[in-house]
Amino acid sequence: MPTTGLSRRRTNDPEGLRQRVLDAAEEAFQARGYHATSLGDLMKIAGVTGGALHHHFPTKKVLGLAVIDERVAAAVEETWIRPIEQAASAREGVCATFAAVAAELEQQGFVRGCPLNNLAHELSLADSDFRTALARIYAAWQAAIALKLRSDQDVGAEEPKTDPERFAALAVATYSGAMAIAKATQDVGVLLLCASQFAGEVVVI
Amino acid sequence: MPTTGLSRRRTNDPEGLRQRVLDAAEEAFQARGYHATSLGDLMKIAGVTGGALHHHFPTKKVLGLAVIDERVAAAVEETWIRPIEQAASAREGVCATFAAVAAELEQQGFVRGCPLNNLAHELSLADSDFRTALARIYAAWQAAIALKLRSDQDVGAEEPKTDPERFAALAVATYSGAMAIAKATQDVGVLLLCASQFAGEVVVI
DNA sequence: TCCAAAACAGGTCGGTTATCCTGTTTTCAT
DNA sequence: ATGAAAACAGGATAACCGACCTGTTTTGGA
Repeated sequence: MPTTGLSRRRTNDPEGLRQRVLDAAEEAFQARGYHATSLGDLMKIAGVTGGALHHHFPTKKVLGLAVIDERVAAAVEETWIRPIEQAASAREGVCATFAAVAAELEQQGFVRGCPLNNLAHELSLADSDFRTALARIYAAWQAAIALKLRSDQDVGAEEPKTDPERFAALAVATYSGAMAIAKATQDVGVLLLCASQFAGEVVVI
Repeated sequence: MPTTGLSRRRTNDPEGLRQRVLDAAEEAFQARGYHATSLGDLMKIAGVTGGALHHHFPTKKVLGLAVIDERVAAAVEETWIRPIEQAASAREGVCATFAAVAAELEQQGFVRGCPLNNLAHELSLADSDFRTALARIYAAWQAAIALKLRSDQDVGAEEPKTDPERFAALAVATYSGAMAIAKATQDVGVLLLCASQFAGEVVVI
């Protein structure tokens, strides 16, 4: 390898560089998908060389798993799990989150879909490791909602005959599907239609 | 181009060959996804040469659009629209279809997901033509359910205050999301949990 | 029968991609 | 201070993919 005449100043920042790569990958995987994003794209976006990228993430799959474990899980945590925990009730939390996401999407004018669902559809069949990592997030999401509803029932804020697991599964499934439709139609209307489902205690659909 | 010493017997069957390619593509796009499937894969599976493939489908995108327009649309038609039309009521039709799909998946032991949702997640953001084609199918699906529910209301088989558009959106969204979760967890349980949502007229979730 | 067009064969080619490798620089424990 | 390990730079490379192209065979209408 030829010696470069003048070498650029360099400041080692392993964790910072790693996070910059994850930033770029989270964004690109969300916007274009895993397969449609090349490592060259990520190198450009993150301003990272091939050597550095390979040092932190030996393969693309390792990077993909890191995005799922560290970023997608955190996004679900922030968007759904924490709001549900802090809400007055599970029903209110679910309903408010639907509305909050719809409002955010409407103001940004473009629907990129749910990060979890996007990666789940593309990767869960292709690779067992991906599938396990993604399934774990779905499970945590549902568990948080079911837990909240059970605590509602304990304080008499929810009818005892409501099945927590069923309610949680329905909330997650409806949200995931509504986001899928919103993404394909580029219209958040379906999110608002579905949100009202969880508003009242007894609903006629 | 060198002349081959002995030429193989050939029987031109343009439509049959085209359908064989669509068969292979529909299956592979569903199992592995659009980007993860190469044209070389399809040539092997369908037993078709590059020349023939290129003759019928000049680009991969043309092939993808053909799969969406001719196969995915037909699958939704067969799995959802026709059963809904022939059902006793919209509610019964939706509920029965959930159960039928769950039963079919359970016996085949593997969840590959909904063809429409799989392709919608991978392609609707990347390309406007793909998005339009996919959105059209979602719209037709919802329209069929809403139409059925309106006819139920006309004959007094459904409460007048049920909003047909909302019911249809909810059914499609819930099914799509439930299939996404079932695919990621490889467990059809969530489908059955969600199906019961549409059974009764008044439901406590 | 004959010929133009459609159908098909089979290979080429440029571009891309993920991985890997060698060499250099920075960091840190001793 | 110093040596080893970590962090990073910058290509190299082999495989792959989609598009395309030339030539051959079949088909069907005139």
